[in-house]
Amino acid sequence: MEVQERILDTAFSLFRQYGTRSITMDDIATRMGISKKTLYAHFVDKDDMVVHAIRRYLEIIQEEERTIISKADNAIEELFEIMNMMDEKLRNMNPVIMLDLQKFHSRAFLVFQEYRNSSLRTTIRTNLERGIREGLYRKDLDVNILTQFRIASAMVCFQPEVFPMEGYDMGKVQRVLLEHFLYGVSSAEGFRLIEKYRQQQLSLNK
DNA sequence: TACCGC
DNA sequence: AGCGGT
Repeated sequence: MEVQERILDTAFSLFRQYGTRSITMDDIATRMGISKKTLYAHFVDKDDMVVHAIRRYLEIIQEEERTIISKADNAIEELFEIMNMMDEKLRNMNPVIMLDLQKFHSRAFLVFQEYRNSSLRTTIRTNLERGIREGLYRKDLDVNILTQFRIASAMVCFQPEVFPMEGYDMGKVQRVLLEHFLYGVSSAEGFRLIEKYRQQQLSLNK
C-alpha cells in the first residue's frame, strides 16, 4: 500500500474514534512512527488530509457496495449484505466527526454531502426499484419519499443527542434501522425471504 | 527535535 | 496553552 494510503487509514481510524478536532498531527505522526515532516510532504495541511481521508473512506464503501449489488441474487440479499458491510464500517464510529467536518472542515463536509446526495441516494433508490420489480417489495411504494426517508434515517446516527456514543454502537443502530425499513417495504413474498436470510445469519454467527 | 506564532 | 506548520 502507498504511504499516502497508510497515512489516511491511520488518520481516519483516529478521526472516526475521536473526531478530527481532538486528534493532532503529532498524534498521527507518533502513531505511525514517522515525522510530521513526512505528513506535510504528502498533504498540504490538516484540512487537506481530512478531505482525503473522508474521500478514501467513502470510495472504499462505494466500491464494496458495487461488488455486493452485482453479486446479490435479489434486493433483499443485497440489503442484508450491505447491512453487514456497514456494520463493520460504522463500528465504534463517534458521531462528533460529522460536527467536526461541518464546523472545521467544510471541504470534507461537502465531499460527504456529495456522497449522500448522489451515491447513497442512487443506491437506495435502485434497491427499492429492484425490490419492486422482483416482487419482494410492495408495488405501491412511493419511491421518492421513501428514498428521502431512508437517507434521513441513515443520517440520524450522527446526531449525538439521539444516539450518544455511550450506550449505542453506530453500526448496530444502522443495522436495526435498516432492518426495520426493510420490513416496512417488503411484500408477503419479501417477508418470507427476510426470515430466510435472518435464519442464515443466525446460523452463521454460531 | 526544536521552535515559531496563531 | 496547545497545536498547526516549518
